[in-house]
Amino acid sequence: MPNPSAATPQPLTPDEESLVRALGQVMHVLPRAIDADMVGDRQLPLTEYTALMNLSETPDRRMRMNELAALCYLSLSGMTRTIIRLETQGLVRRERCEEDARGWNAVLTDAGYARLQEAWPSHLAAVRRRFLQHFEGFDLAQLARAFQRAGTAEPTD
Amino acid sequence: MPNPSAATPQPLTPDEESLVRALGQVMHVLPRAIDADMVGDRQLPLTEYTALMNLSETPDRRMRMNELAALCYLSLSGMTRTIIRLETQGLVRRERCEEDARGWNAVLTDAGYARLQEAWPSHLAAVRRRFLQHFEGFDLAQLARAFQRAGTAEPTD
DNA sequence: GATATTTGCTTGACCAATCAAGCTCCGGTT
DNA sequence: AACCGGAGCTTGATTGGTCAAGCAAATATC
Repeated sequence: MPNPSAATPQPLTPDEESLVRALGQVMHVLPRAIDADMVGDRQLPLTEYTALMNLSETPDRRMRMNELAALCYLSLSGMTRTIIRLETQGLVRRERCEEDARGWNAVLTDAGYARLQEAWPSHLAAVRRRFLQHFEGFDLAQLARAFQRAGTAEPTD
Repeated sequence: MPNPSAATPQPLTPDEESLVRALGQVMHVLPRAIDADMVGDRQLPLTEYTALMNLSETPDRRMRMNELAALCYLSLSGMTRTIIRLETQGLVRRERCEEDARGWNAVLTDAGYARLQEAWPSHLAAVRRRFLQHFEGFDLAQLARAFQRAGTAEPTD
């Protein structure tokens, strides 16, 4: 007698189903909503904010393009274009890398630092209001570990 | 004496911080990974899969464009373009709406249904392996409710 | 019942991302 | 020291989405 579950795998339970649907919606809605908040509030799109933020967290406010791209979850070319946008606004400057003349450092300017200072409360508020608020009473550390596991994708076969 | 928290709001706790970062990574990685699985496995991108799936869940395998767009988290024009792609593959057909001649129904063809049947185990496996697996032992229903709250975005001010 | 407004969808212009190709420079080989 | 393979970044072409404008059908108003 053939095993029907070979052709037709177990479907999701109702709880799994609703979790997956809800996550789908969050993945769609959250980044757009937070970006819209930032743009409406401070004229600073989320992608550009993220770049400035990552730069500000280094000791000398500078970083190589490939490292910054990884931290911003952007391709190298996407990063180049983002930095160009920031550069034309005077928020970032590019300097050739001392120890490797192929490389570039993106450097946060004073104007960029000021812009970031001005924008981060807005970002913080958006993250709290749109996301964290809904997880009061949860074990956040445990949740964070689960998401870290899910975020560490094994390559596709 | 001025209140310093007015100028400088409370930063996130370390647990909040890691949860937010991990969620950011998941939101970036998961859709791409699942899409890559589907394309590698069955040549069916996630957006197109989602459209077929939503159509298949209606009693008569057809739906108005605006309703389908909402279920796929797509703008109306994005939906139009997706349906056009599906139509050229013969997986969907468009019919003028009987009771309102402005409207169109996207209709799942037999070929489209077959394609969906062929693809869904792949999607299911990807969702389990890349996401659900990491939440064993969690209260999924409670988690789903929290995500539903977060996914229901209030408009930006 | 003609006209104005609104609704449902498509189309055009645009945008931010990607991938692939190109350019420059590094570093090991000979 | 000239070469060549590879690394670091940019540029060009494409893609999959958005928003705004357009068009046709429906509905409300007079």
